[in-house]
Amino acid sequence: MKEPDAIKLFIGQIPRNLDEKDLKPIFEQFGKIYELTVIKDKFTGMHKGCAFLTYCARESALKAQSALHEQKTLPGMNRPIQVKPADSESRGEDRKLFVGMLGKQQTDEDVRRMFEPFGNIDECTVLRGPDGTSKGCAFVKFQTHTEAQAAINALHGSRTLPGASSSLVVKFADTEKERGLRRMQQVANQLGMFSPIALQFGAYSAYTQALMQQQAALVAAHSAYLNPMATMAAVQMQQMATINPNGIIATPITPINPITSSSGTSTPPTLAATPVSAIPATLGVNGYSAVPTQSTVQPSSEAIYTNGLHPYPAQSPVAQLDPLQQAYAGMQHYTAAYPAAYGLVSPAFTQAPAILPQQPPQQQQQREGPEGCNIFIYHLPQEFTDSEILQMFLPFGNVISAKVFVDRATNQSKCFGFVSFDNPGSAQAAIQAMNGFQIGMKRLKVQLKRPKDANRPY
DNA sequence: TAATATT
Repeated sequence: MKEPDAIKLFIGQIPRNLDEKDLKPIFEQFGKIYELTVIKDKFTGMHKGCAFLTYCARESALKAQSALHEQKTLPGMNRPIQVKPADSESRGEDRKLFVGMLGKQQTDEDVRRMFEPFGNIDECTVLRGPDGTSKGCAFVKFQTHTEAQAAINALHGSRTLPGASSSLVVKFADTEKERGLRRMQQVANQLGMFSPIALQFGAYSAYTQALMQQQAALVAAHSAYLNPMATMAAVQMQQMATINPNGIIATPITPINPITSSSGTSTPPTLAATPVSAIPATLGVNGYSAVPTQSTVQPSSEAIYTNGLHPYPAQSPVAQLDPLQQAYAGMQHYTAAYPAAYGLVSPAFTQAPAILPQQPPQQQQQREGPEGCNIFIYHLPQEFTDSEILQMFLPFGNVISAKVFVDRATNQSKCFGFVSFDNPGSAQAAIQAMNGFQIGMKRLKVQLKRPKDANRPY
């Protein structure tokens, strides 16, 4: 039925409203079709705008490719149709390079000329924004991995192009997994997850997933008041939080209802016990965040919370604001950076901190929440301080106290501590997400704090 | 400085 040397073709730039039966006539003119499949999302069934096509005859595939590839643009598409052998037909992504630190002037042809001494180039594209301006980087695909490696050896760091801020970058392009990680990290940064915790845990830890899911839930729950983009962004985050491209099996996350923990109108948002240190966001050349060392973490009297905003004093005029603003006041620990970044929130919200009296961080004594609101954390890393566990547990609700126990004599952490929330749901959420969570060689033990009289029989 | 998609 199909020749043994038949070629499977990848078809790109297909309008999403065309299905197999619409596509068949376009391709049939080059020969008998053995198989034609529109690529759909595994879970949603959504048309992904591309397809696989196998002709019975190898010759038909070659004819179709030369007649159609980049030759015409289907209705509704901005770019011409793609017809080329599928990745599965050769080797995967080990021959594709990312080229960074190009000048804005360089064209596809300029880049091609730079790379062609090292081998045969299959594709060469400068990345451009919607307005056509170069993003200062490109993808170059060689026919073999060896050629690609030769280009890296010769060109990476070899010169600084006019208009570029640093020397030329030539490296293998991200794999699909790495792309997912990078996207995740960008969202994480937009969300204000600058804490050393998030960085240490990496973008796909159970912690991050728990955090992202809560972010998504929070935004989704309030998006009805805002604009439809918020809902879309929330859905996107939810999807990202669900993906686990590393294949790491994270601690299962029980669905959490952060709304009850953060927007209870009867409970004013409460100041956390300890100011969070200002954490410099250190970025490596590859765009991945680096873990700041302890010495780079400067304590700051102007306490900077993870989201860059200040907490509302418990007795602030926030009570006079409308219910929506109150809800936001309760949410600020999670979402302030997010809506600000996207312009989703009304000026009333974004300006709220400015019109409220600022109070210096209080020397608040350790407070315990009601029964069921206090958790015990054991097997903390030695270097974790109040600030770290505060940041670690902020995502689960309003933290009213976070304390690592230290040895009186040495000032060293005893590797356990307590965190108190203002409601039991937050405490349960924290336990669910963080108990058993691996840090380094150890696993956190996170459980409800025993009532003071628990082991007293009478 | 990172993307139109590859069952």
